[in-house]
Amino acid sequence: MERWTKEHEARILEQTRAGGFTVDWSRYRYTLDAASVRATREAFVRLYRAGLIYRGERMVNWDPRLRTAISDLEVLHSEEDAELVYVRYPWADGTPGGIEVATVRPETIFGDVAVAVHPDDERYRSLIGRTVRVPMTDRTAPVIGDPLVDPTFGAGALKVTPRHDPVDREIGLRHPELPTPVEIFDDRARLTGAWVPSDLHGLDRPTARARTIERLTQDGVLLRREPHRHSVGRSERSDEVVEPRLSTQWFVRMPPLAEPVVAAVRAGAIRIHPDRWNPTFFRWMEGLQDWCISRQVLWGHPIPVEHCRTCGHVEVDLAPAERCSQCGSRDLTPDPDVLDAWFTSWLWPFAILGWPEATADLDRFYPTQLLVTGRDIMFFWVARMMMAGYYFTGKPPFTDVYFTGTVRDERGRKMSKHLGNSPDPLDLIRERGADALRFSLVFPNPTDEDGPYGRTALDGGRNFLTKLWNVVRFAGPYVPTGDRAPPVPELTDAAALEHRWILARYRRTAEEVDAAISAFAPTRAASALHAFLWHDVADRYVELSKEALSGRLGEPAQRDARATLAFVLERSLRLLHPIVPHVTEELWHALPHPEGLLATAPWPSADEAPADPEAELAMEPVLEAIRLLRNVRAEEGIAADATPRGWIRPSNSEVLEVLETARGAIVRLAKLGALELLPADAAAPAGAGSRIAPFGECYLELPGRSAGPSAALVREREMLAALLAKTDGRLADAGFRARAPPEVVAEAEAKARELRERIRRIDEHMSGTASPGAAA
RNA sequence: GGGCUCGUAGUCCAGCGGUUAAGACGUCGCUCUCACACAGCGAAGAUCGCCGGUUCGAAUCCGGCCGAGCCCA
Repeated sequence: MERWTKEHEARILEQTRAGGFTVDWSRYRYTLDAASVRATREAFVRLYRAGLIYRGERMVNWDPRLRTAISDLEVLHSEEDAELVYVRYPWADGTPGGIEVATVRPETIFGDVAVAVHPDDERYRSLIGRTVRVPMTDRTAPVIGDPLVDPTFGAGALKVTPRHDPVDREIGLRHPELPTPVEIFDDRARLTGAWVPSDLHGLDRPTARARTIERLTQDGVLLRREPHRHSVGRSERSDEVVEPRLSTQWFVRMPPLAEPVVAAVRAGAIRIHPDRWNPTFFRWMEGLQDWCISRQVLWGHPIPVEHCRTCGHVEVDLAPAERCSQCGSRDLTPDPDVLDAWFTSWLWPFAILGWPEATADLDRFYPTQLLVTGRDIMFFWVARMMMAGYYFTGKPPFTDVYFTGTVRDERGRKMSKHLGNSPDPLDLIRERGADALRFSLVFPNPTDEDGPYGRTALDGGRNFLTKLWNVVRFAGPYVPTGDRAPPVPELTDAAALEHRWILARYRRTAEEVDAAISAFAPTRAASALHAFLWHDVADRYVELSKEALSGRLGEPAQRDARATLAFVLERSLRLLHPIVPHVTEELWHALPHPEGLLATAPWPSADEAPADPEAELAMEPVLEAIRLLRNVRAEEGIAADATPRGWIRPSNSEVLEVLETARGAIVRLAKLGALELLPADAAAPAGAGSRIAPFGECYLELPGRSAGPSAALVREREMLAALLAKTDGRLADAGFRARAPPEVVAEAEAKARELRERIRRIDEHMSGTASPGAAA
């Protein structure tokens, strides 16, 4: 047992280290170390003295393979196919006939003490009080009335086996006149005891069921059998069908512990994220059953109780008693059971800080802030920690809980040992790196939902990090060196829009990351950084500024580009660092940076970069023009190495001005031979491929042929026409004009105008009658 | 049996009263262009599960139905 523990401990620690978790290793703790033993014992004694722990005979979930009681939470219910067996219980006085009983568990007939019917059931009311003979036995049993019986199930009559079914137990308790039931199963759920014929002793449940059916058939009391699907409870650990069994166990009284927790969550003292789990949480908390904390297993904290063999007194104290406090006897025997492991775990948030001592750690770090854990242990652990927190310390153990979903395989199945579809994180780390693994867990699928995980996600993470690596590698030779973090660039060349634009985009990204983290939405933060670094920085900004970086545009332009690139990359690495610590740390050292580690560098404040909506807006026509010209290239099948001439006719002078400054970039990125910017009243170039955008028109020379009617243009016109019809429809609606807010109406009117204009321009092109000055 | 949650392109998922419904993966073209083919460029692909209601206006709010998942008994 020791060895097994050590091996698994080592493996978990290795996974934690390899995964790059930032952990205070000096506070490493184990649930069975001396301090945990002390805290566990203290908790038990306090609850016992407060009357919140009791020992009692209750119906518990018994795992016959592990031979221990388990808690309700450890039982997994699922629908399984079974057989409903109809059996006649003959009248004890020998009158022909009898009463028909349906059961899925004929092997428990030996434990019957009664047959119960619903007191209002017309079919059976007159039979209440008569006596039947229990099949296969010499015993008799009365027919009783009890409202717990479901008259619609089976034949409407229920066999009552109080030691082996919770409902039957309840009925038994309500009918004290019934004989005391005898147990018919041993701790392995094999038939045993005085009520079972000796030749059946020792049979397990499936065998017993088969033999019972045979015997009932021989006896002529088996009426019929029909297939029946019902819910079966299995032990989470052994997968064995749980046997309800009446036994003496230790329990914690839950309702008094739950009350302050429900109040705290309702009042917002503890917040659950995402908050859609609140209903589930409350529903469970408000219907709590007492917690069975004793286990009949080898490994665990012993129950800190001794029983006096002389007088039966129970000793419960912080230290084992020498003698019985009641009768003075020295003949004390320890309780044979151990505690449910969760009984130690639920103390964890304060036990690790030294509780029950009033330590400095406890004072400083408790309550803690955030618990991140899997939703599957919401009840086992999280809710119980809250209860223990309030009960033992009067405070919440944490102020926020973030529930992650369960990772599934790529086919959407739960990962399980049985299916063999759960990869070892160490293998994934060896294969693709710890950061690829980390990134793929937050992107693209939300961390708080059950999502598929596999090759695709992992490779996606690896690809993104490769991209990041390459961008920094590209930037390396250009960025200035230095021993401080790049400052916010002071741009000298005001006309170079791309720098202003990327800084504005950076600011938006940083704001989104901050907002996402505050909202406990790590996936949103990762998405924002992914989109920014890959598409804005790598695909657009780097391409746009290559010319300036090279120095071909002169020294001031180069300086602006270098400073901006350095700033954007350095800050982005800081924002990305919590998600992918290893790669960002490494790359950070390739950029200008202060002494020390990225891990300890301060979190960048989003507002150091200027918000610049004008730059963002102005950049749109540039990027759009490049896209449209490339689109014509691709659609018209222009050779990759061809450099056709291009024209843009902007619809107003501001756009013209912006495009003028970006002319070089457009030429390069659209691979043009030359780009001419046409005045609004110029004629459209003849025979060129064209695209109509809100900001103006783009033309591309089609070498060696004339442009046919463009399919893309036709599609575009259809789309715009449909949109215009929709918008016009809205505007024609008197209700819309009367009731919608004026700004919405104005927006719709502006949209209709713009659409009409664009359609007109498309029509001109398609009829080949584009005329100068018509756009005014 | 009860409850909760979720149904949006082939897949995963964002949006949660007024945008040409965002993105990622996959698919289809073109390209090994001096950071990156683990890539670049371009494109196609969604009547937002179904029916009804509220509203000038619904993917978004309400009700019902169907389907899936989870939790509890």
